[in-house]
Amino acid sequence: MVVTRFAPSPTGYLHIGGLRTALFNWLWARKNDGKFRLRIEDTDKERNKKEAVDAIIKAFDWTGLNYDGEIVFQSQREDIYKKYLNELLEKGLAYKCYLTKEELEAIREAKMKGEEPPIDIRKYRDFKGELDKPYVIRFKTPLSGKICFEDGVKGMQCVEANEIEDFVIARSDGSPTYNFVAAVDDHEMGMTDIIRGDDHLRNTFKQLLIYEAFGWNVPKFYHVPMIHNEKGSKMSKRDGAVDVMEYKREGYLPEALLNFLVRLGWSHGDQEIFSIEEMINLFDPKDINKAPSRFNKEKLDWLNSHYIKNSPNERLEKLLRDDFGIDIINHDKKEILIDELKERVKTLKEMAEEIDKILTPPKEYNEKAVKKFIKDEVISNLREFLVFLNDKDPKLPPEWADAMHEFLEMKQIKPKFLMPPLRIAMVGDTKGIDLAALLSVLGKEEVKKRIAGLIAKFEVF
RNA sequence: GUCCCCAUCGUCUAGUGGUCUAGGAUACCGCCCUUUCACGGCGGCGACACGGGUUCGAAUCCCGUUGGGGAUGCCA
Repeated sequence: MVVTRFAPSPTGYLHIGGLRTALFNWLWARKNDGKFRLRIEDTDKERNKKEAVDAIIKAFDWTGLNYDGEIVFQSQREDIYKKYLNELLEKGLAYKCYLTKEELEAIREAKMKGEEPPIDIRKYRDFKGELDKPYVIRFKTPLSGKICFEDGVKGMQCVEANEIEDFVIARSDGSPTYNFVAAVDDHEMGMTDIIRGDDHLRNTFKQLLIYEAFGWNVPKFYHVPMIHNEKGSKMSKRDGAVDVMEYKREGYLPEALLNFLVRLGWSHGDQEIFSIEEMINLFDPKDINKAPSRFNKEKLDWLNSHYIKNSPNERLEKLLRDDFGIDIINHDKKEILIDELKERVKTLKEMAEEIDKILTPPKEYNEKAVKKFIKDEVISNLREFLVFLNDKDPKLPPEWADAMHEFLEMKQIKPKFLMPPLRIAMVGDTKGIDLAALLSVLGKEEVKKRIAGLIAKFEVF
């Protein structure tokens, strides 16, 4: 059985790159009828934030990625780690290191400069006694030989063992560290496939040594290239929306985001649109690309508009109400309004703003539009149209269209002397949804009111 | 500094030695549709980083250069 996982550290929101990693693991597990587990890597007490776990769960809920079993918190598994830690100590595969932070800093600085470190980092590797000083536990990496593994994305990966330093597996407060607990938990939780960012590629060698020390089976690793920002480097908070929930607030549909993310580093021929089912059927981590990709908003926008167009109105109405405070559920022309708008907007937020513009009488009129279309004879046309409307009762858009054309015919005037002005009267501008639909949505009384409003403002006595 | 990874249109990508005068998508531009703005339809612009090999033949294989990215923590 395939078992995958997503293992974030609770230091903040769910990152957009993290969501793609989670998606890949989720897809692979679902495709194979396997398990997708969620594990919170909270061994660093100083950095953990209480709200972060909630934020991550909320993001999972929103995107629809469901995990199997209980969430595993590493902070609750210290006993297990202690046991394995002692085992390594007893077997002589790990040792207590009494190097101070200052000494380590000096070593690190020298290494960066390319100089010979003043102290050997392995100083206490073969030290037999006990010192009455704080210590960390380091793993004894082999002094010679190669460490290799076959990466599912990048192929055979090898490193000289002596290039991997004796890494810390327990801090001076006794708590275990990432490379150690990740290996322990991946083994204990029965991971078969680990898909993660390629910033972990180096860590894999360390984790491999832990597997080897305990004689455990090694899972299959897939290191996927990072998602870069639009400039080509690692995404950070400065790049705008990196929090997954930010996309919800901006009016993106979760399936659009997922569709966008699955195509970053993975593809299936020329196909661009993937339903969740298709993703599950077609995804295979061995097809993941080696090159990093960049986040580009235009493509996301295009996908989002595609999914908005194809969403049932009912769903859109609910999202508009729940997420954007625009409640049109009881509006008698809501179908017309949504049908018109879903064809033209990129986000739900945009849709909400457009609805608001339509339903609220214009507070001001676009200057350029007024200059171009509102002339004295136009005002008198509108006045006559108001009278003309008294004997009419148009309701649906075609009826409004008929009414306008009849008026045009009767007066023998061109559309531009009635239609653009009407639109300006309704929303203050010349852009927007189909005019007949707009009039229909507003209804005869409101239309008359807004025409009168425009006349009052611009008529010359 | 050291180690590692990567390299096709601006961006996401197809492509696994001949079917490539390199395909799709997005963005951009133009035309059509249209009272407007969008949507949609049609068309256009636009790439194999460079230099050496290997081969009858290279976007595809090898080497180097350049460029970009990552790692180098008592973070994960």
